[in-house]
Amino acid sequence: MSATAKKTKRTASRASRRQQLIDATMKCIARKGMSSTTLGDVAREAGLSQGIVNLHFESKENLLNETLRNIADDYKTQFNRALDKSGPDAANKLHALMELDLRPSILDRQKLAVWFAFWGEVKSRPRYREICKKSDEYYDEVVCTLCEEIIAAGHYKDVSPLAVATALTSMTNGLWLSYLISPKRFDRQIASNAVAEYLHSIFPKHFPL
Amino acid sequence: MSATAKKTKRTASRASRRQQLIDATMKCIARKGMSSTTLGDVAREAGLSQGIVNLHFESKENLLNETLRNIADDYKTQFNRALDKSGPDAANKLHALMELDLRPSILDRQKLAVWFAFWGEVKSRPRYREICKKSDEYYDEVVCTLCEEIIAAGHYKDVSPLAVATALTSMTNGLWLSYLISPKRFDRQIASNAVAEYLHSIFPKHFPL
DNA sequence: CAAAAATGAATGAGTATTCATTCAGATTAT
DNA sequence: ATAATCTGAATGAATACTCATTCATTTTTG
Repeated sequence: MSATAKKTKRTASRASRRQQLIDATMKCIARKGMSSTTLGDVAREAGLSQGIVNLHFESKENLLNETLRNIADDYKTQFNRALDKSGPDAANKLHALMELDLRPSILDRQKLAVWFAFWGEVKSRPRYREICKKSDEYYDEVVCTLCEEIIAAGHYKDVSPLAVATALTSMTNGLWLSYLISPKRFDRQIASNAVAEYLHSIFPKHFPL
Repeated sequence: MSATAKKTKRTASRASRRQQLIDATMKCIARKGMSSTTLGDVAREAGLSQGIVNLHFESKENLLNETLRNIADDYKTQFNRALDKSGPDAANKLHALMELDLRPSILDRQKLAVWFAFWGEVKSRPRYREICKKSDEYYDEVVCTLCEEIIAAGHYKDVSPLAVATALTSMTNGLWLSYLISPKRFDRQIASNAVAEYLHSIFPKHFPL
């Protein structure tokens, strides 16, 4: 009841209003692109008034920073949930992480458009770079550790955990790009096979075909 | 003699002026980001006057389209040259293409910033998408064909050429992103190893360690 | 009613585009 | 050869417009 009551209220809690505006921002960036989304667009998308963003975020710069942080947090949550859900086995965990990046909740053109919009400005905005760097370091670290465990368990020779981790995270980012550019041509199954074949060829004992 | 004479001339040929403006645009995008480069910035960077871009390109939109086309052509030229230079052997050719993407002339933060700036707007600008799609299709096609040849020559089993091609092109795009975000942490050697290990594990006869 | 939230018109800084004017170099006439 | 004329590249001030931000007013909540 109190949950539904929120809808009728014309004034929302500070937190939910901010989230609503961040969601609207992502929709606008996906539809119009970063360089032509205006605060007016965001307000209209949210069904609110012109000045609303400045009221809740002080500035456009702030809104964009918070939007990036939000999408990064969202990914991190899913990442950690995937890790938790997949038991203690390192190969299992690694497989779960790779599959996650091809799930519809992640491999979603709207979200990808937002990621790429921020990556597109990473070189000129130190703040964006910081946020992205921090996330990337964390994921690389986790994936690298999983690779080390698998290498130790399988006595694999001539395999560098760092190189494998680099290859894996790069591959998923690159797959995202090809989906963004050519959604029609992209085939989830082929992408999944590409990852599976790679894992099989590097760690045959842990990833049978 | 006539080549150096160009420098002293105050009025340049239409083609060279356009190229000069495109170069200035790329510098501006790399330094300030797509969403805050103005035509004034571009003109200043080129050492020319305010109205110069409209004189040569009619509109900003046009300038940006031509800039993307230019950077895509530039890549294509290098791609084809790498193919030509590396003799008739498919494995040689494939190796040359992968190395190309890690060469300083390609793996260059300024150029990458421009690529990502355009990719960041790909979803909302059909024109950008067309240009990128066309290029990608060509590269995938070439890489896929090379993989088919290698598979046939080496009688490799359970390897899908399309999946390998997808993995390879995705991997280089992803490596570019990690270099863009964390240039310090990025290690060309590790990136090179990642690609080499992958090729070795898939096509061991053709890519010894 | 008082405080908090939201509105939306007004402001002003900036930006793409236009265009009358300048100017360098090529062409033509003397 | 020199001067006069032409051409179109380049300029940069003016124009028209967009957009982030402000704030006086209204609405909602407690």
